[in-house]
Amino acid sequence: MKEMMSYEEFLSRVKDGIVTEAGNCPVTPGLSLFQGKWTDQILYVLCTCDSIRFGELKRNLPGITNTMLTATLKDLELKGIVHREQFNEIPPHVEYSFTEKGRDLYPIFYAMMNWGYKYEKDFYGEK
Amino acid sequence: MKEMMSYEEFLSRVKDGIVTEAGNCPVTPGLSLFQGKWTDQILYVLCTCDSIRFGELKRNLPGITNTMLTATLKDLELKGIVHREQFNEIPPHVEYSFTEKGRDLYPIFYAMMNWGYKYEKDFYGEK
DNA sequence: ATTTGCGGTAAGTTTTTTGATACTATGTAC
DNA sequence: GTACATAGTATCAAAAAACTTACCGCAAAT
Repeated sequence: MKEMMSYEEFLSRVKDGIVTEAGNCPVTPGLSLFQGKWTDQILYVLCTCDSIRFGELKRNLPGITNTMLTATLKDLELKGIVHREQFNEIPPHVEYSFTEKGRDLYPIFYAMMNWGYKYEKDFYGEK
Repeated sequence: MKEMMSYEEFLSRVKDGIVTEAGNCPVTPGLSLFQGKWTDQILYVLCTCDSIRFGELKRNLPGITNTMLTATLKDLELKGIVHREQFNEIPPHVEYSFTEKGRDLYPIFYAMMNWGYKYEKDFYGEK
């Protein structure tokens, strides 16, 4: 298990442009996850439960269509963020949950939450 | 200055669905920032310097057009993330930098970096 | 006299993303 | 025999995002 770079080290090193040993940008993979109209909302709903069925997920995302939910989940599954488990009963159903890789996104959501608390008024407006 | 929720508290409370006192989702504002093809890349470049000129920003974003760079910067300025300062010399130039609200995004990038270090192989592939 | 660098804007086109609608299979309950 | 619930798929249309191209004014350098 490798030592994590401290936040202080991050702050001082980001000015020089941080790259991994392999020469990659370590921020890009995380950023690329949050593209798409529904992806982030789906990820956040998955945060709030251990596992969830297709239909329940849909009810939690007002306005989403089958097409988009299916496509986005398939994409997240491909990326290894989401685990899909199919139960071949009658009627059949499917459960979606985070993989370890998905659960490792929690610190990102936590950081976003703190930012959101500080600036929610800018976003939602004053009461 | 309000106490920040600890990460442990976040983990336990997220299962119930976290809302602010005003009844808002505190994660949505942060998430909404990372939409758009170029936004996140621009934000990350801004992390790496105190301030940067339009042209230099453009050279740091291979493939971006004037149209998109202008539009995205204007959007970020409107959201209060980016500060624009115009120098009316000849030739005139403009400098862009983070506002405090923008600098407060650093913890999000830090969290993304840690995730990226762990999973970069999945994203970039093995050497 | 033309080009260069600066930071853009305007209009129109292409590409990508998203949405609407109808449809699939299965067994159970009515 | 018809409707229901499940988790989707296929096809096409619409909307949104991104891109292309041409252009602006100004002064200095070539």
